Amino acid sequence: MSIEDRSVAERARRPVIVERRVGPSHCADCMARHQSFCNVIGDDDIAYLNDLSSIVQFVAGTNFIDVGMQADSFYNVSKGTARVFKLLPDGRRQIIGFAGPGHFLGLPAKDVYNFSAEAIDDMRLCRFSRRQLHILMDNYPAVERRLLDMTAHELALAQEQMLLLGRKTARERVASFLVAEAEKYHVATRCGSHASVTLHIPMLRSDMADYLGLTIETVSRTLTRMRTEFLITILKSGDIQINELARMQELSTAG
Amino acid sequence: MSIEDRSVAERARRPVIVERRVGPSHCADCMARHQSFCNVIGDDDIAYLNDLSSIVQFVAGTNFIDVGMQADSFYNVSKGTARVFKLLPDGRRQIIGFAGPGHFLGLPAKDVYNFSAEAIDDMRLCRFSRRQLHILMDNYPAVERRLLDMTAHELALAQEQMLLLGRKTARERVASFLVAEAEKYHVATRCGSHASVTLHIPMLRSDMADYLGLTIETVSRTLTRMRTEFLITILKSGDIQINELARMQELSTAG
DNA sequence: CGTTGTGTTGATATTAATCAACAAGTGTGG
DNA sequence: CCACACTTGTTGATTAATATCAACACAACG
Repeated sequence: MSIEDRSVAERARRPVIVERRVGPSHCADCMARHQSFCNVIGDDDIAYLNDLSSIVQFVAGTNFIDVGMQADSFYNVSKGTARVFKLLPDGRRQIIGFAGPGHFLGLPAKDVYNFSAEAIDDMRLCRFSRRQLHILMDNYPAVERRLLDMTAHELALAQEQMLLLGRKTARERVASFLVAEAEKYHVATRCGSHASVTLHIPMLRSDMADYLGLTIETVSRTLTRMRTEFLITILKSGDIQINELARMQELSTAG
Repeated sequence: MSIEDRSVAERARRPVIVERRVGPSHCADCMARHQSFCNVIGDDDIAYLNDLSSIVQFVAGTNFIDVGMQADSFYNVSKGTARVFKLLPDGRRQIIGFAGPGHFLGLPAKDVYNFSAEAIDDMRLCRFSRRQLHILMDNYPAVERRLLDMTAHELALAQEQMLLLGRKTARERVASFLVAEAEKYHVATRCGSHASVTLHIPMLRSDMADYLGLTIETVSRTLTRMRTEFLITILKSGDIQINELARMQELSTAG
């Protein structure tokens, strides 16, 4: 199957469920997350926030942002993970990031999106229209400051990924990915880095490959080799255990 | 000469000239640029801006930002170009961007820089301390909005570069670079894209290589091939003429 | 002059991509 | 329950793109 066929096939199955909730509690899960921007707003203003936003849900596989679409939705992920990507005319794909709970999505540089986004698993998102977001920023300077911080952080991640894509070997790329996932989901483990860490990787090999600038086969071979070297243990349904995080961190900058 | 030796050698010659000017006119060149954030401030407040910032100059080769340095300077470039880069422990370098006139530099994601910056040619910059920048943002919401826009734009550029580094061929990378340079310095030419465009490329082959995730030799060979195909003309002292911009744009996504 | 920095070109090596086959898991319908 | 298609992941053989190693050309400069 060619690259073109693959993206066409993936685009075929696209049921979309959109749900609007009212009531003052819909930002509860949003609020609980440090990365989100909702929690810079005082408790008293949550009702106001509810008026400005709506909850949307997408089933796994839904392609809810596309290059060239009018960029009038700003999302804050509350459940699930999206692959965010760009395509070349012949179908080559580069995944520029995975947006999980707490991440924002769709801060437009211009008036149309210049990336696409697709739900990897079932997702729930908090949606603001462009107008609503601007109202929110105008009324709550803290929101704007938080958005600036989040965007600057995204930029730093993108720059780290440029180092990976431009200069790291396949082994270093895979190690970097595993370490980054470990840091994302197990912040607490950053201290005791000798312990083993179990990760849930919701993405497919093809996602990892397109994120790391490799092929599926190279990712698979690299993971296999790491398994035979007892660096990782590959568990059921996308779970991977890093046996020694400190060693993996070394590998991420010196293959 | 090994990779390690090269970066050590480059780090050797580092004279630094710092100059502080007073008087109400020092942001004149800054103000004139659309990309800068100074021009969102009313004319009457320029004196105030002068109090908050100072002008610094660095001679070519100066390494004025380093990974791990306390991030208390925010710069706005007014003259010259810097290479902004990250290093791996063994000396491999990835240039994450070139900061020319109008670009900002050093918006910190954290409290220390996670990149380095070096003057390619002689530079003049407008410097704010972290504290000064925050005062400015607090007093002028338009400045904060502008910074958010600029950061989002930087992020979009970084994402485009991730596509380049992860998925494009050497030929596509070089073509993309030339097109991007053409768009940067000759915005007007975007319409009549059949015309030829002459670019001044202040960076060395090693800069281009480290920016595009290639080796010096591959960049050189690719340019040579483009020259023999009459796609470009290589002129004196880093000037390159793109003979047909539209054709080069095609090459940038389909080698 | 020699030295140094930069760029080009050629020969060879190496990494990762490509092409190909197959295994395991899942869901479907008879 | 089984045959079947389909998706995902693994592994092997071969190829192709780019890196590496090496030599040299040329300009700037003391």
